[in-house]
Parts: sequence; C-alpha cells; structure tokens
Amino acid sequence: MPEEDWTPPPVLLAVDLVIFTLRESVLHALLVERGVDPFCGALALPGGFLDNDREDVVAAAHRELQEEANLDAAQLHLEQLGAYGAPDRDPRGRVVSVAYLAIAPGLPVPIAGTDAARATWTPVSDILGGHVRLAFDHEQILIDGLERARSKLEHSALATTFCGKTFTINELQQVYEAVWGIELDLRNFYRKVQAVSDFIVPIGAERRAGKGRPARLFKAGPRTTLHPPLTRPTGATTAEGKQ
Amino acid sequence: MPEEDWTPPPVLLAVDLVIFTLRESVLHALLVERGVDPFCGALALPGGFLDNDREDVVAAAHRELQEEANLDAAQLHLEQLGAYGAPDRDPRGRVVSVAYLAIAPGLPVPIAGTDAARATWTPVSDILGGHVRLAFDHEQILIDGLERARSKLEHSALATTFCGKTFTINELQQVYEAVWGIELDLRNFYRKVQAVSDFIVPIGAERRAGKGRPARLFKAGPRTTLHPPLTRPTGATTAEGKQ
DNA sequence: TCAAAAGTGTTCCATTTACACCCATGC
DNA sequence: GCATGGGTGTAAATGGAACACTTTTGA
Repeated sequence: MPEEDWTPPPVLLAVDLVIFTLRESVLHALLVERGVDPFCGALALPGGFLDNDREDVVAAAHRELQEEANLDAAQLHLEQLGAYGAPDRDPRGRVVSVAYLAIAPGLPVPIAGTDAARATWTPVSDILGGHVRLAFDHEQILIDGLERARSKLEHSALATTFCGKTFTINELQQVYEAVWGIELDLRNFYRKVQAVSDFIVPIGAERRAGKGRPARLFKAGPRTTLHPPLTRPTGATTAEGKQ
Repeated sequence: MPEEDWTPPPVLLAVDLVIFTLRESVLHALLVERGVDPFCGALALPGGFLDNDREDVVAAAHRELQEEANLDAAQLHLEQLGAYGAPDRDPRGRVVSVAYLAIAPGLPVPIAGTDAARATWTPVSDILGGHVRLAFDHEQILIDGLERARSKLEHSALATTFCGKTFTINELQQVYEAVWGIELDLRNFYRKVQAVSDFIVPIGAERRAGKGRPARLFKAGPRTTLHPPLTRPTGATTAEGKQ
C-alpha cells in the first residue's frame, strides 16, 4: 500500500490512429514513415503525444489526424479502440497509447511539406500478410481496429462513410465485401440493406456506368444504428481484406 | 508541430475496476468508500495508480483487485473496457484511467483491516436508478462495463464464471436474466445452451433443491467462444438489472 | 395424490439463402 | 439482338418463440 506522501509515477500519453479507407475496392490503412528513432524509417500508425496537460485525449487524436494526414478532423467519427500499455512497448520509456479508429472515404494522399509528407495508404492485406512490418505494437493495434471495423459494419451505418456523398447499392456492397473479406450475394444484399429503415435513402437520380442498366443513387440516411443488423456469415472471418 | 527538444506532458495513469457478481440472483458491483479527498466518503469503483513505471497496466489492475477486494487476481479474467481521459475528470490533475471489467462468482465481502475494509457489493440497479452516486466519471465506466458484460454473455462462456464449479442450467439462466435484465423461457434456454457444443458439460450428478425434480449438474466446458451465440432479444435493453 | 421444478416435443412464424427470372442500357 | 449489370419473385432451409405435455421428486 502506498504511503501518504507517495506520488504515482508519471507516464507519457500518446494517441495512435487506425485510419481505414477504400481505394479501388481494396481496404487500405494510413501509415507514416517514421523520421526519428526509434524505428526510424519504419512504417507506423499516425499518432503522437499529448500536446499539453489540458488537452483532451480524443482531441489529441483529432489534432494528429489533421497534422499527419491532413484530414479534416471535425468531419470524421473517432472511436476509441483501447489503451496499449505494456511496459516495454516503447524503448524511449513508459509510454501508454490510446488507440482510435477512424474511417474515411477514398482520398488522395495529402500535401507534402507537412507531417503528412510521408503518409501513405497501404493495403491492409500487405500488413497482415507480413509484407509490411510496423513499428512498436502497431500491427496488433491495426488488427484490433480491423476487427472493430468489421463488427461496426454489422450494427452501425459506418459503411456509408466509406462512400462518397451519393453511392449505388453495389458500391455499398463493395465496402462490406472489402472490410469483411468475403463475397456477398448482390440480390439478397439489395433487399437486406433497403429493409433497414433510414439506413440509405434514394436520391432519385441514377448513375450510368457505361454498360448495363443504370443504378439508383442513394445517400446516407439519418439512422446510425442498424435494425435489424446486417450480420456477416458466422465463421467467415478472413484474416485479410478482399483481394 | 512540436520542437526537437520538446517533451510531452506527463500524466498520471490509474486503473479502475468494474467487478460484477451475482448475489441471490441480483447483479452487484463492487464499490469502495473513499477515505481521502477528492470525493472523500463517496462511493467509487476500486482502483488506483500505477505502482511504478515498470508495472504493466493490466498487472496494476490485478494488484488493485487483490488489495482492495481481496480477490485472488490470478483466477479472474480481466478485460479492458477502455481509457477515460477527459482533462477535468479528476480535480487533482491530469489523470487518465484505464478501466477493466472482471467477473466473480458470489463471494462474501472480504476482511477488514485492509484497503478492502470499506468494500461493499451494491446492486447495479441502485446505481443506475440514481440511489447511489459514484465519484469521478465512475458511473459512466460502470455503464460501459455493464454493456460489455451483456454483450460478452452472448458470444462468450463468461456466464459460467458467475456460477460456482458446478451449477444447474437454471442457475446459468438466472445469470443471463440478471445481467440482461430480462426474463427468458426456461424451456427454450435449456436447448439453446445445450446446443452450444462444449459450453457446458454434464457432471453426472444431480442436485436436490427440496421440492421438484432434481436438476442435472454441469460444469463449464472448454469452449470460450459460443457457436452459435446466445442472442438476447433485440430491443430488450433494460437499463437496470433484474429486480 | 398433489404441487413444484426439470426436461421434451411440436407448432408457428420470421429470417436467411439460393437461385430463377425480368428490366434497362450500350454496342 | 445480345451482353452486361440492375433489380424482383419465390421456394426451401433455418432458427427462434410459444406452449402443451411428460417426468421426477417432496410432502
């Protein structure tokens, strides 16, 4: 038991960000190349330390998102994944990191000249397949983020944030297929997704894709939690994103 | 962007524990009466600061569980709920807390003379009903822990850890009813729970409860994840535990 | 023999799945 | 026309809810 005048040891608090997007129907994560030791030159999740001792933790995550990825922080929903606090996870000392999950529609890599200069979108399958190694315990954080994203697709309207302002049902389906890493029956997906009231609402217009019948365009509806949920087939937990 | 020689602000890291148990088929949470300011005299979740800067965060949670509740830490599974880091959550300064969820079978309140002297099991419905106020943001942490426990019951064999070494199916059902806050059809529960292979295994013996047909005794099986899951009725999210 | 608790069988209904089929467009 | 992708209909399989019914005990 601590003494009366005992003071707890201070730690350094960092935030790390798992940012997913879809590029050509393939799930990508945002990585940055580290410019300083430790792990200088290696790839890592974007993130950083608290700015000052009055900064909210989720605010720090938003700030890093802005600084390192140049993504407008206010728009994106950040969800906490958890704290990572193994004593030896950072060779510099005792660093506890709070990880957040963010989802963004497909965007170009932002401008050089900022912290984001070394930011790159990397296919998730490359990371999970071992072709790309991440610094610290960031691979575990990314795996946890992927599982969280997969689960969120079932119960929330998260998938629409992968898409643009308007989208076809098929585009929405490709989001589910890319994140879940499986293929879905497009005809059943059609009805399932439209049976969820206020999940997606028809915009009236259509989109011509060159050949075939034009697809109706939809926009995200007001609903954020899905009733009934769009459940993925049980046991179909693929380690990698859709090829 | 921080300067080269800039150093991040240190924070104090704490752990808080949401510990649930069942006493007479009512869900209880372990609370401690605070002996020091702030919130001196108020009830709070058990927890405390990191002991030293080499201590693992989950190890600190185990240690506090031992110190404050006298519960054998090694036996219990701790699951991280997340980090709570609002700047003003602790008037003493910048304290970020990592919360953990633990489940214990019904146990008496441990011995006086330790940190655990002021530990009490409190019905969860009293806390959620506003009859009991908690210090800091501990009510929110407890609510998050309850929702996590409810969800875990669906997909994991967690419910058996609420019971003793052996139990009847009816006792197991009471766990689900107490945590979910709803009533279940005992006849359907029977088959559902036995349809999950290796979830519970019959021990051969029976238990006589005074009147009525003796119930078969079971013990927890090797399976930790439930296939198929025991889903709770959709929309049946009661705010309080079973009365 | 009756009450009470354990355990079984069966029916009904909602959801899921698989797939046949029709619609609208470019070439 | 015909290939291509968009969208609808429908029947079989599945799984859960409801509940009648049987079994085993104590009193």
